[in-house]
Parts: sequence; structure tokens; C-alpha cells
Amino acid sequence: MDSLQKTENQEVSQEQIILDAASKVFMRKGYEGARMQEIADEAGINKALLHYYFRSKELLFHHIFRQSFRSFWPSIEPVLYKADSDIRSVIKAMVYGYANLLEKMPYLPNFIINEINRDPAKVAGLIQDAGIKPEMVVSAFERAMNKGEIVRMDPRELIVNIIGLCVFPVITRPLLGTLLYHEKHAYEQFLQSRKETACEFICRAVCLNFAAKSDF
Amino acid sequence: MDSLQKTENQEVSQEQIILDAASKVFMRKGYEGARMQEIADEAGINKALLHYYFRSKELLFHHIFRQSFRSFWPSIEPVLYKADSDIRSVIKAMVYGYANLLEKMPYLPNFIINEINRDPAKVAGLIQDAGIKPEMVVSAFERAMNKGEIVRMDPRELIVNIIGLCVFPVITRPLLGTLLYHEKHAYEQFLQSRKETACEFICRAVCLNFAAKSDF
DNA sequence: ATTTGGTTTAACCATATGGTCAAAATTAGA
DNA sequence: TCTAATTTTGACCATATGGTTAAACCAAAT
Repeated sequence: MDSLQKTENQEVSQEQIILDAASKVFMRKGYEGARMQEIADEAGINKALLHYYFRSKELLFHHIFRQSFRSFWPSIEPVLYKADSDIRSVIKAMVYGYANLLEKMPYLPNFIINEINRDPAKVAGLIQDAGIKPEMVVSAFERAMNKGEIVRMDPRELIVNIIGLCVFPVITRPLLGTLLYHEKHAYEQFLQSRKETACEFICRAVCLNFAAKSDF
Repeated sequence: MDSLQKTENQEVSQEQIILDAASKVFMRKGYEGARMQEIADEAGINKALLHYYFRSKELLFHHIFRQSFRSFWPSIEPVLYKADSDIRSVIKAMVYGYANLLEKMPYLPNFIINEINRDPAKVAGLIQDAGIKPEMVVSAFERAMNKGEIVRMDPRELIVNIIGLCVFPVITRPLLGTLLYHEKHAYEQFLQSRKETACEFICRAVCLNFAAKSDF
């Protein structure tokens, strides 16, 4: 709580060091798989300090999870608000937004999915807490449908499809990388080029009058 | 091992009862989250019996995981072999195959993803053991491209997309169900209708000369 | 009925793990 | 420098959990 009045000269606060370490371990191992000792080791501190700053594993986890959950919804408001942005820009913003996010945090989706599965009841509270409002994206797609830009379909399903196409290849990297691409480097390259090809795939599926790749 | 010579009058062998219970618990909780006691309770037997039939948690888990892994690859060979089957039939077979599989085993994908993440090195062995060969599906798509049935793209990427579009809505059900559909019943209905709409989405994305929904 | 083999159980063990605590170390202020 | 507060640590505790074992149970064969 009152961490600001302590040693100000250190570059980054002890809490932050702990949070970073905990994030790393929790993301990879999940709540059950994570060990407080491992988090302490990762942070380079004594295990008791974890309980000194955050009371329990549950509390520490809650911090991490909340924080992680907020970052999962694409921040494409800027694109949505631009009046002249066509629907392809919106799609492109979503796909690239997720691709960039997942490059930095590849374990994020699996982490969120798992911990929500562990206690599905808390999902409503999390959404409210994070202030996630899909209505804006939904209505953007609806407008595009009314304008005849994209094919008519459930806009929420389109959101599911876009996010799924972004997330799925990342969370199945070890499996599909080996199964389909044999060497991991090839799969990394695939994930790179995919930013573009995923956009094309989606636009071919929904955009009316969508021509060739070169049109993009 | 020699379970066949024991009490034959019981309908289903004790091993199978244990395997069913273990499958249920491991699928929901994962390896770390699962408790041997919970599996024993689920099977309605003493905990020591788990060790009597399967030596350790690790071994028991291995049985379950192997078995689960085999069922994840779509068995669409029948459709592939039919000479007159066009590419839409193949896509439809994949989508419906996965949809039906996931209706019965909704936790399967997450289970596999998690446990592969826990030890990515074993994935190659698993694939070989299960005898999964994606080449047939790959070449089916390649043929379709050469015939001009579908747009030219990396066939492996198409596989990733199809599976992803099938699996993602299921593994994110608690999250996206609440976020986009508010009530779970609405999401169940969405998953139902989606079998068809997912096919349409994919075909619009890849099939050349794909007309309207009614064409399906 | 008795023996024999496999099956099942309750009690127990060793260890790992989340958590606590009192003492030591460190820092800040007087 | 001395004191008070905060931070850090090693040692420790209680419990949960995977695993073991010896005894009990039970069905089938003799």
C-alpha cells in the first residue's frame, strides 16, 4: 500500500519486481502449477516477502489475473472513431493489434481461458471491472453491413472469428508447429506472414467486392 | 494387464471405470489441478486402487492423455477418399466432425493445449504414436487449388484456420458467452447454428465462385 | 470347508507447499 | 550516533497430497 514512501532511489519497486516474476510464472504454469518458491526465485527474493507484500498466493494471483485480463480486449477505439475508416481498417487494426499483443504475451490467452475455466462464475465481474464494452465493435460491424461493405451475419460471430483466427495459431504453436511445419522456425515465420494472410482470409470471407491480395 | 480373467460378470471393468473417472477429472482440472482422491471419489473406489491398477498419477495421466490425443485429429478420410467429393464437402466434414467431437468433449482442446505446453518436447512422439498424418488433408486442398476450386494459399494455414474457427468458440465459451451473448443459453444456440455459418464463412473465404447461403 | 489367488481397504508415510514468526538487517529521521 | 520504523530472512508449522503396506475381503477351485 504505502510503498511510495520507502526507498525511492531504487529504479523499480519491490512490488513491481514481484508482480513481474509472478506474472511470468503464473502465465506459464497457471495457478495450480505455479509455486510460491518459484516466484520468489524468479524475483530473486525470499519467499516470505511474497506474503509480506501480498498476503497470499490467491491475492497475488488475483493481481496478476486482473491486470492480464484488461489487456486481452483489443484497443481499437482510435480506429473505430475515425469517421473515414472503412471496415477493412477495423479488421486490420484488430488482427495486427492481437498479433502484436501475442508476440509480447503469447501465454496470455491460455492463461485467461484456463483460469476462467477454473471459476467461470467470476467472468462477469472481470468484464465489468475491466470496463470491456464490445458494443462499439459490434455496432461498427453492423454499420458496415448496412452500408453494404460486408456480408450480413451475426456481428458477434464475426468478432469471435477474428479473435479466434488470431489467437488459435499462437496457443497451439507447439502442437501445430510440429504437426504441420515440423520445425519451429518455419512456424514463427508463418505467424509473421499470417498477420497479412489472416486479414486477407477474413476480408475474403466478409468484405463484398474484395479483390485480390494486391488490393490490400 | 490381465483384467480379462477376473470377475467377468460385471458390465464394465474396474480399469475402465477408473479411466473414465480419471478422464473426467484430468480434462477439467489438468494434471496439476487433478487430485488422486478426487479421481477415486469420482470412480467410487479407494484411492489405493488407482495405484494398484496404474502405478502412479503420471502413468494414469499418460493413459488418458494418449487416448485423448488420438481423438483430436479429424477422421475425415472417408470424405477425402470419395473421388467425387468436392472441396466444400471436405470443409463441411471437418467442421461438422469437430463440432460433434467438441459437443461430446468440450474440454479436449484445452486439455491437449495445456499439457503440451507443460512439456512441448513430447509432442513429436505423440503425433507419431497417434499416427496422425496431415499430408492427406494438405494434398486434398492442394488439388482443389490446382483445380481452381479454392483460392491459392498455404494449405496448412487453411487447416489452422478451419480448426481454429471450430475450436476457439468452444474453449472460450464462458468468456465470450458472457461477453458477447450475456446468457449461456444464447451461446449454446450460437454454437449450434455456427456449424453452418462457420462453413459459410470458410467457403466465402476460400471457395472461388461461392454464391449465397442458400447455395449450401 | 479350506485353500488360493486376486482384489479392496484403512491406516500410515514422506514430502512438498502455502503460510507464519521472531529475529536480523537495513533504512530514515532525530 | 542513536532510535524507531520498515524490510528481509531463515527457521519453522500445519496441512495436503502422492504413494505404500499389511491386513481384510471375496470369488473360484479343490
